[in-house]
Amino acid sequence: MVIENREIRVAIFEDNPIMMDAYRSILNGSPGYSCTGSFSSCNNWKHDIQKSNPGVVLMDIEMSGMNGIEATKLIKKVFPDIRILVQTVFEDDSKIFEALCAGANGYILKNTSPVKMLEAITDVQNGGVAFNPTVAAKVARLFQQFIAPSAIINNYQLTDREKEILHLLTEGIPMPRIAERIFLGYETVRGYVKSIYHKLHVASATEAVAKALKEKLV
Amino acid sequence: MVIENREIRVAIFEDNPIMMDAYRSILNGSPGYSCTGSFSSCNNWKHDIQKSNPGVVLMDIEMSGMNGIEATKLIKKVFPDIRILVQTVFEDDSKIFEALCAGANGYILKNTSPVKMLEAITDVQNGGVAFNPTVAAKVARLFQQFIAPSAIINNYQLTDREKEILHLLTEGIPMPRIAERIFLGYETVRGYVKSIYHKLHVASATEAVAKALKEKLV
DNA sequence: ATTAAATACCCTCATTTGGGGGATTGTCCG
DNA sequence: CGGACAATCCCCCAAATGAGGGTATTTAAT
Repeated sequence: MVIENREIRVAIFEDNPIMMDAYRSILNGSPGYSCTGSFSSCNNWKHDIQKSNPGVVLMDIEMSGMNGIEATKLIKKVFPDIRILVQTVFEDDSKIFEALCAGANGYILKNTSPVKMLEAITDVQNGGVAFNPTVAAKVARLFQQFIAPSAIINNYQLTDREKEILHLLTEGIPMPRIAERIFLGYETVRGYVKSIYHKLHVASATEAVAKALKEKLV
Repeated sequence: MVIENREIRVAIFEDNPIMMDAYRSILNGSPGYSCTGSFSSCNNWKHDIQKSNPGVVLMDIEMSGMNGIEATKLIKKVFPDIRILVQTVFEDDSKIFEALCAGANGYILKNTSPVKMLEAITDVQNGGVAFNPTVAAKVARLFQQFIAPSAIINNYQLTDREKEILHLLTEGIPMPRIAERIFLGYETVRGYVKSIYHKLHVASATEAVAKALKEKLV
């Protein structure tokens, strides 16, 4: 299964010479894979990529000079078809987040076994995205956190009416219209809105809507 | 590696009796795994779960009666520690999206090999999240699409100034303050804001901010 | 029984918006 | 050269908003 009809060409960007050697050995020692270039910094990434012509780039995040995430962005911009597998010792949320946003096609940890690493390389070469289960869990959590229907709501102790009206505000409906919509007096709505402002510590509808949407309270 | 010191107890919810049998055989035929219950609908999920006491639930999405995503939500609410591996023939974005939001710990396709399926079950049992590479790619795409810094911006042909001012609006800054901030006349800012409204087809700052934030134009 | 909180409503006044005009520079493109 | 368009400013006026007061029920909790 590992043997492909076409070799997977891998370029390595890796700070640490020992790791770099290890990766190169693994790749060149495995049928179907070949390391076509290994570089200790991203300073010449454009030239390096052109020269080694890889299908997959194995990119270390922690590098002196340009870091791997910056490099990922740049490479993706110039060579959008090259698949980039980001690799790191860290597994903190922000790094995963940034890597994904930079266009990485996978995110694996440095303690990944050679077998799993080759598997990941194959996956990304074939258009998939490789996460190890831990990283996938974080991505899922981030995903849920950012996209999933509000769980954070009511940290500001908004009442049901207030939540309802805040929601209508985020629809861009002006207060007089809101009053009509929910069959309340205009002054009543204004009263609730004022109360919302106090609870959210904001001073305008724009601010309230921005806060609500940014913090997914809606 | 597959053999754990503790057996992984798996409950199956699966519409199709043939598939259900197949899964049950795979599980009971593999050391370290056991199928402690298999159910053809989620109508009695609470009772079924309590009886079979699984660590991992293998949940089919397409089921008559309650669908797998609804069931996932309910199970996660009542038994938050049970890990749920959602399984489906489809791999469309919205399903993946919904499953994730429902709290699924993994999303695999029905054509997944038994080996990979057992691997996924082990991963989710151990707190990871299992995506196959294709699904992971979709998740990453969704992620980038929803979270990543604006790519969509300027579909409305906003000029740089307009984008800048729209951004300040989303910070909740009122126009007079914006004018001061960027050293422009108040009327100038108002002019830009009016122009933004026309381009976004909105009629108020609230609406503009809501649109901008919802569509990630900021 | 008292308190607290949510709901609903009202008034005034200054400020901010939104909608409708304008005008003037530039620059870039054909 | 003329048109298009961004960028900058201006005026008027009506509507909406924000800030500061209120008051009156009802419901839930203590």
